[in-house]
Amino acid sequence: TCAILATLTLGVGSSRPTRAGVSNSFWWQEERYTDGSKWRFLEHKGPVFVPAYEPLPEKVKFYYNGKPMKLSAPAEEVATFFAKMLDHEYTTKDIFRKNFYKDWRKEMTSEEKSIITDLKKCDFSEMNEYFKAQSEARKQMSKEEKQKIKEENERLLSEYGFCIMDNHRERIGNFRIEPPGLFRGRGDHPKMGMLKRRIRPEDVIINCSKDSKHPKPPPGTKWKEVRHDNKVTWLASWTENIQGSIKYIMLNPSSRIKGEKDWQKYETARRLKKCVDRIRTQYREDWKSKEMRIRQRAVALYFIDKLALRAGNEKEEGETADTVGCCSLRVEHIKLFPKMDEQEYVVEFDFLGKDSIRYYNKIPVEKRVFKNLQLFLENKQPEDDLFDRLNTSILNKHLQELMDGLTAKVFRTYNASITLQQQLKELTCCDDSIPAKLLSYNRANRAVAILCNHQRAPPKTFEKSMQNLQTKIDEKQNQLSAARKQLKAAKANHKASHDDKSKKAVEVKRKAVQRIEEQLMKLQMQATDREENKQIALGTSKLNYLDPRISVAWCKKWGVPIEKIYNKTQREKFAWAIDMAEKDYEF
DNA sequence: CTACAGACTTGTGTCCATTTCC
DNA sequence: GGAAATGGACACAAGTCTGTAG
Repeated sequence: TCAILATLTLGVGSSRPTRAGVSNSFWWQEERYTDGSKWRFLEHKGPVFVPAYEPLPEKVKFYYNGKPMKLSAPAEEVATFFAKMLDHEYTTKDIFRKNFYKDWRKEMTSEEKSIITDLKKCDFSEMNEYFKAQSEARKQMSKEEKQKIKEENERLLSEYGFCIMDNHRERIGNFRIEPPGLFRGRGDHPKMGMLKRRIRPEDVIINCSKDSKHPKPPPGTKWKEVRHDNKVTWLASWTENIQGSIKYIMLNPSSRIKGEKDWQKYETARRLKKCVDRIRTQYREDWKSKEMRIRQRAVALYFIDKLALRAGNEKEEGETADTVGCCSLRVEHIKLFPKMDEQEYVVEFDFLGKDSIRYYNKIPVEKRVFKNLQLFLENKQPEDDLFDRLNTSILNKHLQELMDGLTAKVFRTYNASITLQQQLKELTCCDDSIPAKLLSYNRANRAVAILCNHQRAPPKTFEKSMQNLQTKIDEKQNQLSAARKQLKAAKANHKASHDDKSKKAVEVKRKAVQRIEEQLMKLQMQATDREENKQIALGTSKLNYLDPRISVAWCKKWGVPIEKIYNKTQREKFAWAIDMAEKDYEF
């Protein structure tokens, strides 16, 4: 930070009440804006654009109906997008093909349109092979060539990858404009295959402060607009053509603007901790309400609290994949079982959530919840809303009344963080080794990931890598017994001779045994951890739901180096927490 | 209330560099 | 030395939530 601040050439405008000019000030030691403004000074170079399309070499041909056909540059470019994806399952899907074909035709000349009338008769395979060869060639490049590319990337990063916001030089998150290509939605997306068009400077709005050096558009082009809105955090934006939504260029998570917000998020969750009992009592009471909308609200909130479900905004039908959250659950997504196995009042959830990830869970609920659900289901079709008198806006308005700043997602943050803290308390044994403590940490993290339904497909190489690890463990075990034998022999030898040399030998062997024991244990911990982690992804919860101060405090308390928990990027993002949290921090 | 724009967070998949393995 | 495994960085899609207009 010192170096960074020293090089600042801020104009006026650094009247943000900070320790401006103090070289080692961290943003979390500074005062915050109270008027809703996000910055006073903002200077950057604008985004990096995708290079213009380079037509294919003459020899690489596209064939229609078996005959080579030279395409116009615009049509060829879009064709290459498809050709690059030939190995992907996407290109076999009807919707993908239909959407692609429709958008491709828009790029064709009228002559091309008249010739190309059937996608099935299009042969992109030569193009596909060309791109494969290209990427192969890239892998085969010499060290020098690779180094050159690396340096060019670093140059681009240093020029465009940073901005100055108030008194800090900050890393920009995504300073590159998204390249054109074919849209790949997740799940069953109705728009998959559509052409994502090329973004030009004329599409881009720049946001910076008036008194900054404005970014220059590439030669011969203009920005759509240059504005100076310090109530928002983005540096540039454009409207994307698939959903018509706005894309932004914003700062890296290590930045003040993101860090402050993140910190604030956890403070809100901590305030929920103080009143969550009251809120729980209230919604249980509301299960008995005379009003349907209140009962629905109370049951939905119970699910959000107990199961960490997302809020579930309404979505425009046909625009996106059919996924739901709590408030948008439909009748077809739950099943009620008055009795199941040993349990009473079991609800089975089965639906596609965010990113079309399946949520499947069977949970026993209170009788009153169960009876309410039966009531909500009465006279409804499978595709009807379960909570027909509720949406996220109603729910959040209610939550706002219960606590300032409370929204549905705060429950996810709160429950995730409190679970981590409880699990850490429960699982950590003070005289465990560091690897054992790390296993406990990962187990606590895992409990959260399971709660939040952060699944992953088991890695393709999972079984094999488990086997490899087991082999290592077996080898280590053999080593250990060998070392133990040697120790025994050394002891016997020492007993016989009683000299210094043999005594030393015993010590050496003892150390060796100890070392191997440690290594073995470490491997065993690793194996357990990996096995338990087969279908669980820890990253998302670690990055977005767990108050980092809990982890930092845990590390300090047990003498675990922070690097064992957070990698470099994560340490940058959580620098505020690493600096602030002491070993007695309580979420 | 509904619809929509806008801003920001959360989430997965993929690419790529580094490490590990043989 | 090269191939395979691994983990981090990045891309960008898909959510949440707020505000505003009608």
